[in-house]
Amino acid sequence: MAAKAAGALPVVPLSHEPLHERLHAALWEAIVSGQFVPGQKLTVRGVAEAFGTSPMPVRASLSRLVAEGALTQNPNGTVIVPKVTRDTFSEVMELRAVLEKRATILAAPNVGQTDLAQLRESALALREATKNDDIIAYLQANRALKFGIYEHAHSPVLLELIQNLWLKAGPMLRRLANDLPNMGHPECPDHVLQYIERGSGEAAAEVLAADILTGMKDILSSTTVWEQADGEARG
Amino acid sequence: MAAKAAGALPVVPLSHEPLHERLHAALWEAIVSGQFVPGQKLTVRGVAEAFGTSPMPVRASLSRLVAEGALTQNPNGTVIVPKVTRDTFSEVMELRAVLEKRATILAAPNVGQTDLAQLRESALALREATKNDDIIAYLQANRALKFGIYEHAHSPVLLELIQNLWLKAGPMLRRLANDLPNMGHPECPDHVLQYIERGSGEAAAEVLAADILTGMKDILSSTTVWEQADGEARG
DNA sequence: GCTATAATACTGTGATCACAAAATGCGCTA
DNA sequence: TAGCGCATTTTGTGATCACAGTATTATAGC
Repeated sequence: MAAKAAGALPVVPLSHEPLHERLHAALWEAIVSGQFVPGQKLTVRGVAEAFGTSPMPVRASLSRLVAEGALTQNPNGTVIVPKVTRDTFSEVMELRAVLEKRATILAAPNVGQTDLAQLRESALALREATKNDDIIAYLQANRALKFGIYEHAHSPVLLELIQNLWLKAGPMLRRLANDLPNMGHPECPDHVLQYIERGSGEAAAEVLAADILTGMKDILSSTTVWEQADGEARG
Repeated sequence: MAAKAAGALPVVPLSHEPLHERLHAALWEAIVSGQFVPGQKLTVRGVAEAFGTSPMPVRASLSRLVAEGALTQNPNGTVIVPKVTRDTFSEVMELRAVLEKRATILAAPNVGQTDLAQLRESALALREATKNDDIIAYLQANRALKFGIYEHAHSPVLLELIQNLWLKAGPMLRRLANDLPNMGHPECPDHVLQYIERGSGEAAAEVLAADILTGMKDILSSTTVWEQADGEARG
């Protein structure tokens, strides 16, 4: 499929993006998929060495991630992976419900049959992942499905805000998911897609938002891994 | 009031914040209050020279402001003050209505009598500014009043999202305000505060959100200064 | 053995340097 | 005079250096 000819090197289009951009993408992925432990501190030189670059692009990436809320910076400037408290988690999830509800309402009229077919694939992958308790696949499919819907809202600002919230929720979803025997309600995505297909975006949005909130409550009530405070005891 | 003794130098507490932090604050203010013309490009070296610093902290500030959405970065990396299109403006204002409504509902129960008195001062200043057609004072009082309310929501994430939206809307509010003979509805803030005092946060939120939306419509229908596209013809 | 102190390493911050790509301006030609 | 091509300058990007504040650790004293 790949490697048309002329060398056939496995280098992809040799992304001409600046280094700090690629670093940002890499760190973003790592954070959203929860590959960092909350409280872990990321030093400029440390990350630079890990990536084999100079400290400079790392500095740019980290400060950008801090600005995006993906990382936290304590008073002395050290950048750490945020420990999310119960309060913050609730806040983020409730805001997610509000904004993603809106995004779904806006998107529903613009979802065509082709899009629906594609979305159903994600929904299927989601159910598979749930059945297999595959957290990684679950989170990935979940993101593909949700943003696959939201992008049809044609609201870049809204999309950006939602991504921002996901970024804030990301570091712990992974951790928490480990504790959950049955994560989420697998049939929910199908209902959402059905409602969208029938043209009742309101109902779809309602289901989706409710799912987010019940997921939140499940997590809040089930687990014991919460940190006491955001900026304390970073051991 | 100030200058306890021991020198009495007019240096304020000699803010020990890092340079890039102060630069960020300065640029933030300048952007929100619309002191930059949309499309204007901000070069690292240029700003550095203007502030009398090295390019380094400027680089940090600019990239952070880009991450926050206050500035735009076109493909080649140049940072420019975003030209806001009608679509983006509508989107931002509608999202403002949604989020600030929520913030008001959350805040209302927590607003005490002392807070109310303080808020009434801002409302008064707002009315004064409107009467005098003083755009600068208007925007300042408006911000003081609104965020004076929202901070009682005790929702840092929500507050951050709202600030983000203000940042996106800022660059043009100022410009547009120049064209408007009568900006906004001066009695609105008073109604909001009255409702809050009576304990009906829902009603207050409703009034506030409606004010945002009517303001948006006023601006959309009145003015002619809109740019055609975001990333084009940056002359 | 414990604590206080001093030395060391670490880390964030800012400055300067170097390089490549893009934009700009100028001159030449048709 | 309009269009094209080249040279200069600007500008973003990355690297390295320097410095100050902080945390850590080792050591000496009680």
